[in-house]
Amino acid sequence: MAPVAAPSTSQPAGGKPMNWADEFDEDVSGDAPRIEERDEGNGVKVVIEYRTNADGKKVKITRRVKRTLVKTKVNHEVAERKSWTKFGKEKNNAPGPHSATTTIGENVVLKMSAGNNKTAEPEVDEMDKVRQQLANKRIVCRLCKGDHFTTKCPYKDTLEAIPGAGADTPEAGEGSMTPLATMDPSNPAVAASTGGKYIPPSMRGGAKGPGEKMGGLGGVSRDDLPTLRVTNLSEDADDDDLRELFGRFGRVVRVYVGRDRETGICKGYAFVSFETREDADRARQKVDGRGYDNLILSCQWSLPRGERP
DNA sequence: GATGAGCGA
Repeated sequence: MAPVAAPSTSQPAGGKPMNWADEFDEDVSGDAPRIEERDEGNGVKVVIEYRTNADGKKVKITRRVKRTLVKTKVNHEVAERKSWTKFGKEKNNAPGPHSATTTIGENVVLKMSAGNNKTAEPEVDEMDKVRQQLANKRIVCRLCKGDHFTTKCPYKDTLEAIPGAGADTPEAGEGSMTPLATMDPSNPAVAASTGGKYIPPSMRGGAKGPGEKMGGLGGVSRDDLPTLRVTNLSEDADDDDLRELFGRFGRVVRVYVGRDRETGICKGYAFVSFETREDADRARQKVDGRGYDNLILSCQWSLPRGERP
């Protein structure tokens, strides 16, 4: 390895090579400035600084600082520190902060906002507007005209399957058939039982979601799967831990770790769904009562919503 | 001790 030349940015007449960082130290490394401070009374402090300037000349800088009386809360620990005897390079200086070496910064308040801060303020108004609009909007079920979303309709499964059973909405009429549907009006699967609404081939014939090959749960609801509820998990357990733990009992189709919405940490329980009830049952028997991460796991069948006691 | 998220009109 060839020796690397020292980084040289400037070469002063003096001869000693220096890098950019040295330039900041230059003033300080010479004669340390001597600073005197005295109180002139009537709220004025005089700061006299004797130092050597860039041209090597000795200068005296006198500053008069008007002290403003500001009532602030005093942190007593901070106040006490100000009286401590100084040490090191500050050894002989007067107690308290020194204007030559200490800058009192302004108190910067950190405001949290998503994205550009400039848009933060108006955003709040926008959100309120949207909320207002939503509040004024009445939700009417397209199927039974009830006061809920269509997906929440108690008659969803029965009414949905019967063409024309739902409320007369514009999209149910012929005028709003999608282009794809009009392209194939002769197809009974398209035109007949769907109320004119196009349904992709993969979704026809009772399928509720995209094909199995597409991944995900393939339209199978989580409540249809043999699912175990695992409790007493440690708070740093994650999906992968559970897949690893349960994977040996069979194909794990879904893992859900209950997490705190704000912090994202595991709330101590999880759901693990298997492909087959047999695998799930074996896993349940083996894992229930088993030690994991110094905790003893409990593993029970998860009851689907509504079937719980 | 503990039973899942958020979309949508």
